[in-house]
Amino acid sequence: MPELLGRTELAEWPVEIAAQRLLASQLITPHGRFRLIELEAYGGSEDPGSHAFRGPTPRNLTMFGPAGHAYVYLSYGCHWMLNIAARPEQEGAAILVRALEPLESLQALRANRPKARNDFDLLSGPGKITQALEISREMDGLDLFDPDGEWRIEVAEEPSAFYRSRRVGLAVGKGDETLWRFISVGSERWASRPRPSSTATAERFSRVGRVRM
DNA sequence: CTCTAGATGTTCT
DNA sequence: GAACATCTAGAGC
Repeated sequence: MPELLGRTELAEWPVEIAAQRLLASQLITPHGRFRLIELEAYGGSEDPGSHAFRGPTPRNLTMFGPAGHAYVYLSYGCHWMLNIAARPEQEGAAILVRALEPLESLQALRANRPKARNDFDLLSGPGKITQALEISREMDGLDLFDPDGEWRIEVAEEPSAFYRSRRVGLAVGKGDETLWRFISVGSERWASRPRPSSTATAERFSRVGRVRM
């Protein structure tokens, strides 16, 4: 019996396992369909890299809300980040969406990212995704597991094989050694840097088979 | 290709 | 004041 991840599993499984299982799922948007191919897990009382580490604030409140809702926050005062709240309410965890692989034409997205040099530069980073798809704080709290939602996630029926690495952008000693960044095998071209396909950084990545609970 | 500076809201010291 | 889940342009190799 295949274990399909749903809102209940998102709330009950460890956030890093839920992130692994979400890989290759589809994000449905008004701009088209995309595959979630790079995700990072954050949360739990022992993760100093997580916004939830020091408890709720006005910014991170949706991390402590129901699993499956969007947590959207402003990073470095410049870029919106799209996350999926995980774990039970009050516990504080989320999965950061770092890269998407398109399942249809990217033509319409180019106007939102005029500086992009090619298609691989449109969705290969958390800030790029929110620019391309016009995501901002207005989306914070939106239920991404509502089957009738204009924005929603359709979970992959089968788990994806994946690479794992350290999370990007964390300071030394603030969770930088935790291997909670996951990238779908076969979608390396669409991932953010550093990519597992780069020979210079290949040793930072370990390849892992499919994981299921 | 790699490296660096600068943009700047939220949170913490 | 300083740090921070980032991106871009520009410099240099």
